Amino acid sequence: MVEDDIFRALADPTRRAIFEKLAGGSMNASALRQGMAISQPAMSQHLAVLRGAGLVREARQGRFVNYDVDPEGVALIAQWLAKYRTYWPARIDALKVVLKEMDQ
Amino acid sequence: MVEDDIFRALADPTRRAIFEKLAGGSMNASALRQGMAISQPAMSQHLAVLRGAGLVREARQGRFVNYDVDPEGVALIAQWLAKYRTYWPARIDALKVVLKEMDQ
DNA sequence: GCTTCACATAAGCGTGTGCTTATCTGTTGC
DNA sequence: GCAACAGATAAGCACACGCTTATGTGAAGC
Repeated sequence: MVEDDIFRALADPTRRAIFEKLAGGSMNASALRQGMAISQPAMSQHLAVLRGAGLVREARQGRFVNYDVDPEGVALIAQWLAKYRTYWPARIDALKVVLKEMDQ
Repeated sequence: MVEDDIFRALADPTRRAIFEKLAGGSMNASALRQGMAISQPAMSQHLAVLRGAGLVREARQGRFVNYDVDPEGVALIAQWLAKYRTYWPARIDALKVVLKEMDQ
């Protein structure tokens, strides 16, 4: 199951932090490690999980490997969440703003 | 971390199935078990996890306990996802439909 | 060609997770 | 009160997960 890989990947806080960092711009594994108190193999393993879930893409550039957010993965979460849109409470203001920004 | 509980809860396929079933209408634990090949304690434990994550609410009704989707939890996922909306690819048709439905 | 560097993979280990069976709690209806 | 029922909790177990250290792979640069 695709959603299985996605949610399992996001269940780990370190992986969500990596994903969030990548959302700010593509980066290689070493750059991602900056200020993250994580070993090189651990980072490599986390990136492999994120990649397996389709949340992240890789692109070899010489001896560096550049990673960036895979829009397909994000879209899959959006599609899953869309099934439950009837339950989004209108009273949450922040969400209203988000909805407006989504409309374009 | 709130998102930690949410994504950890959704990482399990059985729990996602329960959540999806509840999205179709509130139900008690026994009704949820119908056609799910899951023991009574397992269901109880799964519901406890979903409740702990804020994805599901419970309401005692006599000796039954009625469960339903908690809109707050769904909203939290929406808010988390909103951070990555710049990565949603426009070329995915299904998503376009979803976006239109969101706009109201 | 050999060292250096970026990253991946392997193996091992402690901990968390999801299941089971057994038992407890609380409510209904006689 | 007590039997029947809905559900929660406890204890135990197999397995997955995330980390570590050690080693492998491939490109860069002299």
